Amino acid sequence: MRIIQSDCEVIYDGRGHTELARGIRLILIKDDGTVIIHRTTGVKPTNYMGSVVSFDEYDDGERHVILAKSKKEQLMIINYNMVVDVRMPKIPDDADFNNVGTERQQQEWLSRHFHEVFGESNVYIMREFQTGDGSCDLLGYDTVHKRAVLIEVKRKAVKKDVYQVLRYRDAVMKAAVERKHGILDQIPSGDYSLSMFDKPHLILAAESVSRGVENECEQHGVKFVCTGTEWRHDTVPNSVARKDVNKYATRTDANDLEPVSSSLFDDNE
Amino acid sequence: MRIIQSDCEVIYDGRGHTELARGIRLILIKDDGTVIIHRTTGVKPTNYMGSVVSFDEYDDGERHVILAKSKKEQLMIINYNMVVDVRMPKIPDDADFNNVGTERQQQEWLSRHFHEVFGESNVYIMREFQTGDGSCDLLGYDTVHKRAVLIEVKRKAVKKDVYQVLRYRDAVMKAAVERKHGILDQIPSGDYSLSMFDKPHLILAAESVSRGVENECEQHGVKFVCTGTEWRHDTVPNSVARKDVNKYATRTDANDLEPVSSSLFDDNE
DNA sequence: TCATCCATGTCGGAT
DNA sequence: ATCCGACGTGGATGA
Repeated sequence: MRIIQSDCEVIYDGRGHTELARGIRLILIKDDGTVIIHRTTGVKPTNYMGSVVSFDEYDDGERHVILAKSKKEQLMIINYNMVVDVRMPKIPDDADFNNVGTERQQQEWLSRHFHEVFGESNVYIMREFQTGDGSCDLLGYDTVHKRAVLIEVKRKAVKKDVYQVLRYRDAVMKAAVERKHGILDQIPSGDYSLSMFDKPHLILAAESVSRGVENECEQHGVKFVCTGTEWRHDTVPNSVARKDVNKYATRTDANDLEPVSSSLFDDNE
Repeated sequence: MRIIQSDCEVIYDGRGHTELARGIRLILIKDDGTVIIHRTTGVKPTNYMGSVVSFDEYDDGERHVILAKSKKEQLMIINYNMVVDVRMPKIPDDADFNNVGTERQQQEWLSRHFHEVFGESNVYIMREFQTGDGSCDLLGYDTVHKRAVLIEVKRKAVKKDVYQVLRYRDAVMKAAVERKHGILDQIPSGDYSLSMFDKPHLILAAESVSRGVENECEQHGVKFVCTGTEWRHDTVPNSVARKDVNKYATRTDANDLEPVSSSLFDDNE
């Protein structure tokens, strides 16, 4: 990791084009080549670039230019005064990162508490049902009316989400009309018929809701169901460890790192 | 700006809950209180927090704990070994950030090249037309059929975007049915009647398009129009300067900053 | 590679 | 304060 504090201009060109006028910023260059440029306020960097393929660095009399290129983009940092330019040792970090409270977990919890939340007459079929135009979070079956139940899960539902369900409805109804039986193949025990998609029930299930969503639901024949917050306390683990870390560094213990006074000035790799 | 390299655990709790196991990370604490924690690879931080209200910091024999709180969230950083902990002077940065190639600029360009792109019979009325359920990028008028033209602009259109137009159509048709004349108030020279929204024309205008979008458009009576890339070279400026910067620092010139050897160890504010 | 969808999304603008 | 939509969205996942 290289850390630079510099009076600089930044020009990005690629998917878009940005120019950041001269000022003092903090620049990080990570071990994998990632470049991140931060101003003094705010969570998001003004500029950044991942998947860097090559670095060019040269002095121009007045300016020290750093040019990072990826496949289709480039980031030019024109430094007028690099106040700080230090490198820290490359350190691996394969620690677990556990994230609780994702929509995925909410979805999984609902699959396990299906009757309780959606009623006795509805049975759970599967998660991530491919409609032909995106995947619907939960697919159920209304045993009374013999219809599919399409359920979109959100933590906080907004009006736009109603249309996401309508999109899934259009897709499965299209499959039903066009007799595309392939859509049934993904259902585990396949004793269902295509006709269940003729007029599917639609549900938007969320923990909380923006104003006007219930109204929007009503107007479009979508049922709104509140999931509550119980799912947050009964989640499947979600740990993710980085696997690619040892590409960039060998194992190091923090105690082996140089103390501040010398490590910060190790300007060599 | 404070920069910490530390062997630490991180626990976030708020909208979600995350736990990052022990490892060596880089921690930034910006002048506005923003906290950002980066691992050795990747563009995005593992943890972050903006709008910080208070910091708590205490030693626990073994560990040095930093606790940042915002209104509804908190971020606990448990440090086992702070290898680096330096503060850089607070520096203002009110420089312009200019972003070229935004949808906003594409929208503005289309408003200036309306006939050329959408045809002679269509006239431009306004941008950001409030439909009652979200704002439609462009509102035009078909002088032949005497209908409103609702246009959604995208750089790259995907199938979901078709439904965004349908949503605006539903909203304005609802206004027409319910005789809500208020929707006309936002039109500059208001010699239009509510009936123009009875059966509006729908257009999705984009520079490029994902596979299947034209098909989706056809099925829902939406016309797809390709905008080309010309707009990228004829844009209105989009500069944004930070206004709140001087809250956090007074003006400083890079040349006034301490050279590396001393500034990094200025551990006082 | 492309398409889709989530995100502790963040951010800016408008109501 | 909330709602709304864009973003150089990034990142993961499945086809």
